Amino acid sequence: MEVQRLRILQLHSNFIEIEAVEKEIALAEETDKKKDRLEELAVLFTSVEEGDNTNVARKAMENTKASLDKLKVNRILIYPYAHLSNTLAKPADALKLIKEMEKVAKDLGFETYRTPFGWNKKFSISIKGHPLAEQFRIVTGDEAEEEPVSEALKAEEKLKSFWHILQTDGKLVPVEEFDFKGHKNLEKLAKYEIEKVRAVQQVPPHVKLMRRLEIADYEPGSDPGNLRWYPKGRLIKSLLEQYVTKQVIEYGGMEVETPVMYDIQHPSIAHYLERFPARQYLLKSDKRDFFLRFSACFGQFLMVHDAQFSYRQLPLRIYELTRYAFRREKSGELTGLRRLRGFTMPDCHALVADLDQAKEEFLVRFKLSKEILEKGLELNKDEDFELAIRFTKDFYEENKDFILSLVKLFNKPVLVEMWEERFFYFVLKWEFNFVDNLDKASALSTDQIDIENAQRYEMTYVDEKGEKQYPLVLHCSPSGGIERGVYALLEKAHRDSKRGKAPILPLWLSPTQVRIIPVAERFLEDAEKLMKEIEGHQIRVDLDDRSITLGKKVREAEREWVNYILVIGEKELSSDVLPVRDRKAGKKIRKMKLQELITEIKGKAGDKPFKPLTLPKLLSKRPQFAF
RNA sequence: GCCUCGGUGGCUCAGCCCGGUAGAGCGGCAGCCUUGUAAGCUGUUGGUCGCGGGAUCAAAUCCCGCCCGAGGCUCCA
Repeated sequence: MEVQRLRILQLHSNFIEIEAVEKEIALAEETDKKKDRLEELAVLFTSVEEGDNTNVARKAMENTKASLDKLKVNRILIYPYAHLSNTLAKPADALKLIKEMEKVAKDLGFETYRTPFGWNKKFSISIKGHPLAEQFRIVTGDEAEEEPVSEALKAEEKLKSFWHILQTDGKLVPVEEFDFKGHKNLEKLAKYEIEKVRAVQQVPPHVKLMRRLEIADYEPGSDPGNLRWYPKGRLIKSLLEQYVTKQVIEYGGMEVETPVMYDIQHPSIAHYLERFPARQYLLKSDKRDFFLRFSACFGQFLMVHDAQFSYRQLPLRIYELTRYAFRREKSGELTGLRRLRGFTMPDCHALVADLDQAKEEFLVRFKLSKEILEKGLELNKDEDFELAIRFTKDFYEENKDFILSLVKLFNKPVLVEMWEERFFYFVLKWEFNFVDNLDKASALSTDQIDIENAQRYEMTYVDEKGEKQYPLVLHCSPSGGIERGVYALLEKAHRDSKRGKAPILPLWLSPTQVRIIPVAERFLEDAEKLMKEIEGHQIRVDLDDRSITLGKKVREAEREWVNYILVIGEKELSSDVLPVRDRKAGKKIRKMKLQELITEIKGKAGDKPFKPLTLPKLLSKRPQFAF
């Protein structure tokens, strides 16, 4: 015999807003609270069926307790909801059981709320994106069995990953069988991705450095993960931003700017939000709810949606330096410049006609990204970063040669994650991962082939026959987050110092490239003349005019990682040879003519962007921001 | 969210276990020194000891509660 069952739809929610509109039945409860808003809770939409008894109600709450303990949720809202059943209990019985559930919930220690029974209500709800956020439970009288029919659980199945190393000869080796000799960082990346290795408890080196070098710092007056940038840090960050933008424009990116906030109700966006589990910053303006963007996708897609273009204009490349993108990561996940809630991300999309064009474009962007890391950040692929490629099994079977061509471009074995089925909106994705001093891996550059969003945003082009077609969309951040770039530079510098090398920033990013130190006050005037001359060549130079000892000035210049130090005194004024203390050359003092030094610096800086020093050039006029 | 650690002058930290009127170094400021490649000397300024409560004659120190931060875990398109 068919047993009647109590039905609960359990939704782990950011918030719910309820408004009781009008009474629907005579039995409706009185309520003094017509409107309510609750946050961070599980909402239990509950239908009581014919034949349910208090025993069922009790078991339902016990099951709920077991489920919610796993999610660490202790606040619940019991919401009588008739629409889950077509064999509803009589209102009087239902109300009785609802009240019983409420009582049991309180006994179990839940912070329990309930909406009034018998009302026509309206509500807005924001559901968390994680896999267990939505669950449907049916509780029977005798066994109280649980049948989780969660969509998300099915999704977890799809997500089953297989980890391999793909070698340059095309051989796909399971990770556990691969010999990592000579590939230590790749091993660390694999371990980090698969096992999530434990690190020693210590402050990451770059966090100390970012403060000591007056680059960036935590801002107690803001939300965690939103940093302040001191003049030197702003200079470095700004140069990186300019450089990446310049490279992307050369590649053909059309630079645009789009809003930082979007209406949560916008139909295309709402779907996209479901697919992106990161938590958002929400904000209210009048009666509408907005979220702060977590990438530049929306803005660019909405713009492209309204644009008119044909196959002749493909690939269509659109770019924004997203300042900022916001992701409300959990507080415990934030780390210095590695993981932030507000960050700067170059985001470049390319719309392409078909898979062949996608592949072609993908290779171009792969090379662009690699060049930005190698030439811009001066990272070395052989010791600083590793490639990971992720794809579905089907895509791999059909595109082996293409995937291998990426590996060959990288010319090193790469980490591969393969999925049985597609769950995300992309079929292929790669990232360059930096491995830091604590053996943590972080993605820098990335690109992916998206096969869903053209439809979702109704982005179409006109083909040769004059018919509308959906393009494929490539999503690329050619450098990764700019903050993460700075993180990588600092971690790399720290690694150098552990190996006995002087830590240093790439010359073109160094706030002070040349420091002039006069031996005594009477040489100040000549030192300033020298400074003006060097400055005229677009070189960042400053002057330590403080009345402290020479030794101390040299020490402080070295602690600031100044690239070249010039000490000026009697000897220098009577000859045209300068004693150049070169940090990169092991702090050796090199005898050079001024013109030789200028030529060397200009040569090393190459065609990178230049900005003048944004601090007083006299050290005596400079405030201290940190340490 | 969970676990761990922490919150004492601008910064880094000691003092707390074992209660008795707040310490050091760095920095800042004033002065001396005028310097030849990683810390010159002297003096001086600066602190509701995160917040609230409790027990005590007496709390930075003991007890309870809370807030904030960091790291780790979890999570991660």
